[in-house]
Amino acid sequence: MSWTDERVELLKKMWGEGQSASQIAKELGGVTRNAVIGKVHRLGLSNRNSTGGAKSAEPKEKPAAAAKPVPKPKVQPKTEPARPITPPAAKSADGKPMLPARKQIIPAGQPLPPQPSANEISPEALAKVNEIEKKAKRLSLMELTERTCKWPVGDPATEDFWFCGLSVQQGKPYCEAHVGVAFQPMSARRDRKR
DNA sequence: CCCTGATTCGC
DNA sequence: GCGAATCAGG
Repeated sequence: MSWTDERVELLKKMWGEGQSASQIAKELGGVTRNAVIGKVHRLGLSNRNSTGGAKSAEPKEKPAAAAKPVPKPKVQPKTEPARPITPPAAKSADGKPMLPARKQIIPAGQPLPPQPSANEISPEALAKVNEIEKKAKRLSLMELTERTCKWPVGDPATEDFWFCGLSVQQGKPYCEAHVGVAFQPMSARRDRKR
């Protein structure tokens, strides 16, 4: 494959959108992320700045520490600035699927008060979840990848919040156990006559 | 371990 | 110009 105008244009577009080199490579096909990165550099858009074409040569290293800028506005109250509450949504590789904003099912803790939707999950699956949660990697949002289970555990507003992080099942966003509770067969949830 | 971009250098 | 190999970082 060669860098045709079209391909270069797509490259520019995607890079501009903040897509990663590997994602761009995947989209283009026939090239590796290295090829993409190499091209990006040759095109001179490695550093997304001025559209005017002015190339800012990076000194790369500060010459010396002669002057003391000290541009410190000096403002840092000790109070926490209200948490943004990280959404459970995780980045999707090709920016397509995206999790359907699953509210808070989180059958995480052991002795959880019966939740309206959570109690429809099969006991077996629940037990399984409780089991693996002990083995969870407990990843932070930033540590998640396409291959780590994105099942959230705990309250995002607290420190006690993490993602399962185990290896996901092929194609799914969760590990085997969490897939079990996340994707219930229609037939399986046909009960609760009570 | 997975990933990211940056750089080098033979082609 | 190209991109695999390598590097440096998360």
